[in-house]
Amino acid sequence: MPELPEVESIRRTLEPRLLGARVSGASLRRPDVLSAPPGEPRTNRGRQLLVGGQITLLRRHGKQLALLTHDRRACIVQLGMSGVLRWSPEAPACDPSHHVHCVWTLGPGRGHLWFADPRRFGGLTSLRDSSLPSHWAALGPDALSISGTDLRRALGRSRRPVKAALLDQHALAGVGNIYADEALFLARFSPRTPCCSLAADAWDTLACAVRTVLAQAVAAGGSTLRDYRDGEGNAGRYQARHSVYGRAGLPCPTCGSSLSSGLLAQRTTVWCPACQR
DNA sequence: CTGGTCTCCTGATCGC
DNA sequence: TGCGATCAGGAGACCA
Repeated sequence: MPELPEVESIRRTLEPRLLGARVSGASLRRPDVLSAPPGEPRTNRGRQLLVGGQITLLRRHGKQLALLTHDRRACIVQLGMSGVLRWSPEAPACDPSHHVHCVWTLGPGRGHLWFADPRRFGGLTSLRDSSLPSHWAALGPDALSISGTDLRRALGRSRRPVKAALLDQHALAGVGNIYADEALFLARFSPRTPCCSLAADAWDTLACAVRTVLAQAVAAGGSTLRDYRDGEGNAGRYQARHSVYGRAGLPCPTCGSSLSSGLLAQRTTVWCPACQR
């Protein structure tokens, strides 16, 4: 499940493949994965998929990745649960069971970029690059550089459990279920703690934990639990360093207590009942 | 407005 | 072996 570290790893591995390449064609095998903002006609999908443009920049905010072209078009890729964005020399086979929804042909001789997403929680969004800032302003600040002040400002008066709040992309962008649990473990906060009961310095601790966990995960190429691969098909290595996620019932790496598991904000949540208060 | 719950979707896994 | 039930989860819709 791609969260910020996985999307950043995809961005970094795709960058050398895509920068300077010209989009010579796009095959949208499943049209309903592409959406355009209100007001934009659903015609001219080629234009919306950057055909004819030269890719000049790959930008990430939270879990979203934007491909930008020289003529100021943008296409945002959202991977959702099961999304894959991958480069390969040849176009992928046209087998419906692979759930490849869009294939871009890159020239000259720059191979192919493709988007697959079995569960279709992800999708593509076409934008003018001038509307990218406002599009991303609707999300919170990027979690890789989140400050305690930003977190406290967004969430400090909320009564929600802090775990639920960390998953809110309007407060901070990029944290999903895995890294929320890992950050709360590092900060030693119980996931059920109401936001409004955290003191100012606790928000600094939490923001620092979020940045630390995400930066370490980026450095390890993200977490591969089942399907995740970066833009060149490599698995991540951070799953071996998870302290709590997926480790319910196993010993806490700090104190050895059995890790607890429960449902919080509709998400499986794992924590150490001894270390996290 | 806030916060909780439902819904989308498919594949893996489990119990019988 | 096979089949149905269950679970996983990002994010927006929806409702109290």
